Amino acid sequence: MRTRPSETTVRAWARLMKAQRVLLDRAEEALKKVNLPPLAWYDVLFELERCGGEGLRPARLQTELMLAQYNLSRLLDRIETAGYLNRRLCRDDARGQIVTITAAGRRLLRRMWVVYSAVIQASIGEGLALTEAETLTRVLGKLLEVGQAR
Amino acid sequence: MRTRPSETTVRAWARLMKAQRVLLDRAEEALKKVNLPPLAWYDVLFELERCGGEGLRPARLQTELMLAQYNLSRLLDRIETAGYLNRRLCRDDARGQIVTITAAGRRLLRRMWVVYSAVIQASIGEGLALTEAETLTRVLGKLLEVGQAR
DNA sequence: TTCAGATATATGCAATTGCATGTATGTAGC
DNA sequence: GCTACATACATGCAATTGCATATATCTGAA
Repeated sequence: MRTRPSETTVRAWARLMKAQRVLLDRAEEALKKVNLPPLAWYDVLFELERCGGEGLRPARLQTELMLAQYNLSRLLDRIETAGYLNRRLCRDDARGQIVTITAAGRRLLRRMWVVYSAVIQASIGEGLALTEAETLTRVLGKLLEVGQAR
Repeated sequence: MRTRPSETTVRAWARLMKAQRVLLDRAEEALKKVNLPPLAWYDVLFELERCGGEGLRPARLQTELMLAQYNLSRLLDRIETAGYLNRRLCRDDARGQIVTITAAGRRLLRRMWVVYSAVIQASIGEGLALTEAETLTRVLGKLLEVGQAR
């Protein structure tokens, strides 16, 4: 028999759900407004750029970005069709592939960051003191650790 | 020319996005595992129950739950079809309708809460001290206020 | 009254997501 | 080398979401 959550706990949950939703919607809306693709594209391209030119295996991206395998597969299709990434065969594992970002992908990444970062700054940078932002990061980090233990 | 967000700000953003996603996924998964409907159903039914038997107008639910109008319209269709709510005509505004929860809806709400609350407790109640949960709520609250000013 | 919006809700159709399953390798044990 | 199972990725089809637009009131101003 589990303990019921306290009012405080439930309020924290509700705020977390709401705050994230509001901020995320803001970012998506800002991108859409200037005809840029959704944040998911940014996330993928960011990971591809971050790990240098070597590229990444989809399976890796999948865990990194917490996407369902089939969703990632199709997301990559779309981004590839748009010309922002390439898929090539994986030499040492014929089942797999290596995904790399294209030059156009890098440019898109930068264009998106202009808009995205402005929302981040307006939503968090201008609303919280540095110490508050740090506290937020720390406390949310604890939430992520809880799951680890399971 | 806007100020770029600091590293700290960006980390807070990233954590917020990730933590919410992890916890939400956990809740959705727990519900699915026991064949209960998604959280969106819970949210709707909760609002309907909360405001007593009078019921609510969809437009009200829409702002309350931050759903797109067309999404809510169809969500209500599905929940209604499943027998958990009723839509009746609105006496004083013929364009509108009044949505009320059914007895089965109340039962569903309770069954879902058993599962949902367990996730909330496991994810937040057991991971954070009360003061930390309060801090989290307060800081996230500030984020929500920032938007108000715009 | 009448007419020009504004508001409340629904819906056709396209894009995305979820589910189940398929195909092609890899790998470990015999 | 085979077999059995795991892993990496794709895909057909159904459910959900998004977009644009439709329908039916309401409301305020001339």
